[in-house]
Amino acid sequence: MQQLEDLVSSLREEGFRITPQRVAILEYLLRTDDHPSAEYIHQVVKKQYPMVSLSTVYKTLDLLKEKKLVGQIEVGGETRFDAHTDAHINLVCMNCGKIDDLDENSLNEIQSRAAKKSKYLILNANFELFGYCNDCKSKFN
Amino acid sequence: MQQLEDLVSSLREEGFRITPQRVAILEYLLRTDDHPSAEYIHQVVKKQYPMVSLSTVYKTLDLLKEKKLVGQIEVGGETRFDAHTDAHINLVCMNCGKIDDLDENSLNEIQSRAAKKSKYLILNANFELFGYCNDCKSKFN
DNA sequence: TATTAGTTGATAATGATTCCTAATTAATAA
DNA sequence: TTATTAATTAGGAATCATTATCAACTAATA
Repeated sequence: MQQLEDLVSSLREEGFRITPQRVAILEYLLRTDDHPSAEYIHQVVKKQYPMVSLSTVYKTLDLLKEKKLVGQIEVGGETRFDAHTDAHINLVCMNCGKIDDLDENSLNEIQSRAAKKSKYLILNANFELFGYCNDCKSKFN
Repeated sequence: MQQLEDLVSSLREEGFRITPQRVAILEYLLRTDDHPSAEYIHQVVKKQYPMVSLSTVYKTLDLLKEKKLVGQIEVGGETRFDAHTDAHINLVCMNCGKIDDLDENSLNEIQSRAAKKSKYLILNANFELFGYCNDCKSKFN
């Protein structure tokens, strides 16, 4: 897990301005295990900095995506974000919408095998399993 | 790969009506290797049956998803469909938007391992690798 | 051939995301 | 510390994929 201070100074060195809005958004993403949507990030950050707008959240997320500081997956018509950038499986609960991460070493191996077989230049990966989480699955038996 | 006739009669047996619109959409999905969007399916099917509406395409896709006759992945804010329902990797070209399938036996194994570790009840899976396809990657060297 | 419930087509509504622009402000140097 | 300025922000409008609505139509059945 990256440290806030390191990320902030590397962004500053690249010429980006360090605004309270950006710090608040990054800070929240680093401390949570959730996979929040832009809308949800906005709700959370507004509690601390009520002036933050939703469009700033979107623009900050674009920046962080470009810098590979957050990953994204598209689920149910919305994009969900995650500061856990190692190769992992996203477990998506189709009932409550929760997303859990699960580390899985073999993904890197599959990825390089797929790159070789397909001749694609691979830049990014998403592995999603959809189902019901441990809390919800009892409701569907 | 399933046969059109089999799918049609299984739908009829379940009480669904067999309309020319549904047959045209299913027929196209079965014969293509593309991963078309709803909009694109509409364009294609309209050539043969000009009366088919986009909302019928969406409704038919909902039906086929529910019956597990097509899979879907969300990419770049739109949903793309695929009648190849075995476990496989989707290779998404970030330049031209093409999606290729790549069979990979080990996905089933990963999936059951993940189910055990996470205690999720797994119903569906998507494995996506993003990058540049063989045709496009030369443009980014 | 008549009945009827499932399906369709057209359009309106929704919701996530992007676009636009004047006002604000972080970074820099005097 | 203050002035300068280009990057950033807030807020609202615009966009685009998808869903909802409902009157008209039709596949299945008897």
